Amino acid sequence: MEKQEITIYDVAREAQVSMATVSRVVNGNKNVRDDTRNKVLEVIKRLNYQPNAVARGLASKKSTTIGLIVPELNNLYFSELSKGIDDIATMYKYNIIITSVDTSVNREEEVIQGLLSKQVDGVIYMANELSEIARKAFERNRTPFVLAGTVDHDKTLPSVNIDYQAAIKQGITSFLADGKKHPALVLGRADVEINAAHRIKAFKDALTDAGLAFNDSDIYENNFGYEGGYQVFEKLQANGVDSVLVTRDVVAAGVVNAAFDANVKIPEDFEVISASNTIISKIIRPSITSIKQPLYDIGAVSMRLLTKMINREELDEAHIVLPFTIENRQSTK
Amino acid sequence: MEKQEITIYDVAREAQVSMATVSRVVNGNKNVRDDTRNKVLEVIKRLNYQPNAVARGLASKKSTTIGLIVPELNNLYFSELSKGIDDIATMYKYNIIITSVDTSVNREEEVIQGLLSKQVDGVIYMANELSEIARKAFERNRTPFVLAGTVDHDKTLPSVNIDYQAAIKQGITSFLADGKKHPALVLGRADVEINAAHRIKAFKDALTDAGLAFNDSDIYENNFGYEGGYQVFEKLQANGVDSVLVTRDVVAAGVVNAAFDANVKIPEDFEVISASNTIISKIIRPSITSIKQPLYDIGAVSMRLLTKMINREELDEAHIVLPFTIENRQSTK
DNA sequence: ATGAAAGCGCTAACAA
DNA sequence: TTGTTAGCGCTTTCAT
Repeated sequence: MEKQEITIYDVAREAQVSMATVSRVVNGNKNVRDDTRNKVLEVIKRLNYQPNAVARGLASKKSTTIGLIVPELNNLYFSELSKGIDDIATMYKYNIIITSVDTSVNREEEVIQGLLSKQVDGVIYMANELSEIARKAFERNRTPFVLAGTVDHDKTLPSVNIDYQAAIKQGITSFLADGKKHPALVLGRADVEINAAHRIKAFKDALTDAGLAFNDSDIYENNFGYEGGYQVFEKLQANGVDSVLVTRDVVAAGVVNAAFDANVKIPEDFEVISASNTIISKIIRPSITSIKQPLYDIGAVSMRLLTKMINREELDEAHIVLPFTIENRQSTK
Repeated sequence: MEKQEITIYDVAREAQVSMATVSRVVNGNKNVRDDTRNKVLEVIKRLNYQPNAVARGLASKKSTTIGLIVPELNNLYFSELSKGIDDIATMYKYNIIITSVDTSVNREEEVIQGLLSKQVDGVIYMANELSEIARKAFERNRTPFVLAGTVDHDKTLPSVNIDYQAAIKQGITSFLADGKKHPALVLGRADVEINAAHRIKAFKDALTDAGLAFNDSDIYENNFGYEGGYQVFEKLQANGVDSVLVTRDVVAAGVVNAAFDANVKIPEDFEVISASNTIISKIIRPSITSIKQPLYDIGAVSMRLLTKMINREELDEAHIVLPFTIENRQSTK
């Protein structure tokens, strides 16, 4: 499959210089006389020469490519993050190899090795939580890694985040301030560590601070997207819950629609806060108050951090915490 | 930056065979004695050898990587398509370099050249319409290309689509069947060719078939997402429009919410159909009847088509048209 | 079935 | 400032 036709050698011959000189011109090396440079540039243009990035990568041991690991491709949360990454990557001339690991956790090891075999200059990992498999794979390697919007319990790897615990606590506290008596938390799976160690803890703390008792039954699990959210509302209502913080937007949308269909007044009788602030929370009626994470910024800052690591620059801080706000909408007072 | 440590040479030495033999083993070449193979395999495992994909790419002129060009990263329409592509790509062991061209059209040429310089084995291009810049870049090259969910007016490049004209026509016809008298069309920009040549034509055809007159003023332009949709509703109402087909989901959501806020009854007094069928059309109340494109399938079939082209297999058909349906929801009768 | 050796297209010492 | 010359790690004839 002859893709590349014109090589650096052709240019060198045509311009009557050595390959090295052509290489210098292409790479913007200063040590080239102006007229030599112009001559080479002219030939490059005339021959429509495009350097072969693979050959360059082999020789220089730099691929100007980074790997991006996401749990799902079709999720607005991660695509907003990706956009921040992409913009900065473009600015620094990096390409992005994107890989999803949604099908099964077992593929994580394979995906990371695949990325490394492609000699990526760095990797950004996005998920809710860093898996053990990923942590080990990362620790075995010198390739720079950063976690974007991902909780790392050991805080050993560089990361960019918001303070998720504070955000959840603030949400629950606002329910209480609105006079609600019985808040609940709807999560993906309660047994994964990020939930157990962070979200549930924050929920508990908020209750404790308000002098309320924490009850295990106020944690609801849900893995089923919009439909799941719709269904969980019935349980919520049966248990006398009057306010709920939902981690995923689409699930929150299900809850809101179910409340609407059940003629439950939002926010008077029932309040909802979601943790994602994608366009869904804005569009639905009543619109959903959300924890507004600076997703784009998390992505952008992560990528910038990665470029610094790739260039072996000094890092001021390897664990960056960005500020969040709560965007008030119709689902709370 | 020493990333790769163990090379094929190390394995060869350790296993007391030649590099060629190791290469054969790694590539599943049959011409290796079983015990030799086992010996090599053992060393590979012991040394934890990972072939360098860049070196392999240079030598074999295959990168097992494909390029993906999308207009925006944070758009559910394209991310659903991407998912289909990703699943098949994974199946065939291809990595995906994803590049967005949303910032400016001028970057298209550069993006395509960048992908080619990385020696991608093929490219999938997704957008509403193939730009002239892209067409020319593609035609200059032997690298296989396929268009996914993208209209190509000349039909020279391989593509996977639905019949967009038929879909729009069917939507408009259903308005008429519901007794609506004054349908309209809300597009991105009316002057881009895909709209002028395809969508507007389909709209016109549907009216003509029903014996109605076509009026230029029934085509509305909109580039502003949800807010834009919200605003356009006022104009729609002022002009006596009683049914509208909107190409983008979020825009349709704006229209529906504006109608709701204006106390206009949907679908009794006003009908809406969107052309995307993302989760937004399902979640909003009233939920929006949508043209249901098999997005995942379009992506998957595109990728499969690309693998065939890369392997120089015979193609039954290079212009694949997949079936669509109309998903009826609350915004139509 | 195995090995030797010539590249793939480029970068980066090192010389000049 | 420019050229010469080794590689980078692998695949792939061509011998044997």
